[in-house]
Amino acid sequence: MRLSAKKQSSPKSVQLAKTRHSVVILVFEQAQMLDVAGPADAFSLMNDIDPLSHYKVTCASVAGGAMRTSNGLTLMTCPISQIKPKSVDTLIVAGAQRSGLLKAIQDIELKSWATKVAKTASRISSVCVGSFALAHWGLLNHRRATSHWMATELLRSNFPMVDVDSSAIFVRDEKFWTAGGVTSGIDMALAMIEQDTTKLLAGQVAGMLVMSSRRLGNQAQYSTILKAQSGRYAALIDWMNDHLSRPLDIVSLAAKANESERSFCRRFIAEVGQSPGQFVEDLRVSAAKRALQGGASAKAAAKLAGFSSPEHLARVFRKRLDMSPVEYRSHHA
DNA sequence: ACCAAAAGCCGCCAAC
DNA sequence: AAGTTGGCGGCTTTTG
Repeated sequence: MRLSAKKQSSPKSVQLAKTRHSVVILVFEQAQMLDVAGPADAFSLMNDIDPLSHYKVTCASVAGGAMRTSNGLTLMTCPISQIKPKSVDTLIVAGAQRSGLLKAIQDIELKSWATKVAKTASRISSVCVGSFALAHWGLLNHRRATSHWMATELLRSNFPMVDVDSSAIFVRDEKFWTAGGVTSGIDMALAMIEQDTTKLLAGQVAGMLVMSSRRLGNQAQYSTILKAQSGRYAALIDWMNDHLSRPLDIVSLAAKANESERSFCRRFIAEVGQSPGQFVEDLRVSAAKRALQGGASAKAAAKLAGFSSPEHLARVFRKRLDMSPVEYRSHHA
């Protein structure tokens, strides 16, 4: 129940022996606001929920001052010159648009600061294309890492020394964490909170953030799902994901979408690139994997993921993964 | 391992 | 004229 922060708390902490954990979010010109705001909210909510937690979240940039983000809002930042590298426990490098990112990673002063931080901090992480900064500074060499799903190929080709995992929401390799696109930064922050405290508390934060389902790092980051989430069936897919245990057949889905079955099928394939049936099965397999990883029984996993029976689940697992649910669990628990 | 019933999916085509 | 829609039949896969 206690933070694993390495630093001593402030000099005044005579009566209250709270452990402080300093989270520094590094932002560049044209930073992606959600990369910053998501983790920041997660950590600060944690402080509200657990009186023993004491995360101190700071936004930093090379020059400090107001920083314009990609959505037009501005962010107040602290110059890195005022942040002692040794005082940082967790560093998070936020993603930014190409121009801002390219400019920032050339900065000598920033590189030397970040390198120092990497030596002493307990966690070095990035969200979205922030991983390019870490990679550029050589911090991800011989490490597993990920990035926004649209950028993983680029990361792989630009940095052959980095072991890029394009199928992950976020990746953890010892103290180096990299999250995929934008909102996966929240999933990563929750995993960090879980590491510092407990699963239960991290789950409570997820609840406060009203996340429909918390995604584990090793869950596949289906680009079809991500693509689909901006399209015509975004709301429907969200609904499907939250109601996996209902019968999600074509008849009911078409009705939900107010379309004829024939047109629904056709449009869905055009939009998502997969037939409705296959898509639903994908969702269910993912949910079952997650449940099994969490230690659920095959029966419980089947029920949770919307398979009509444990036999059904087993059959689909055999077809897709060529293993039984229990085998999967013992392999991935 | 098998089978029958059900569901999924697609080509075709007449009707917008 | 070209494009979209959705009902129908039937082949294939899934399910119990």
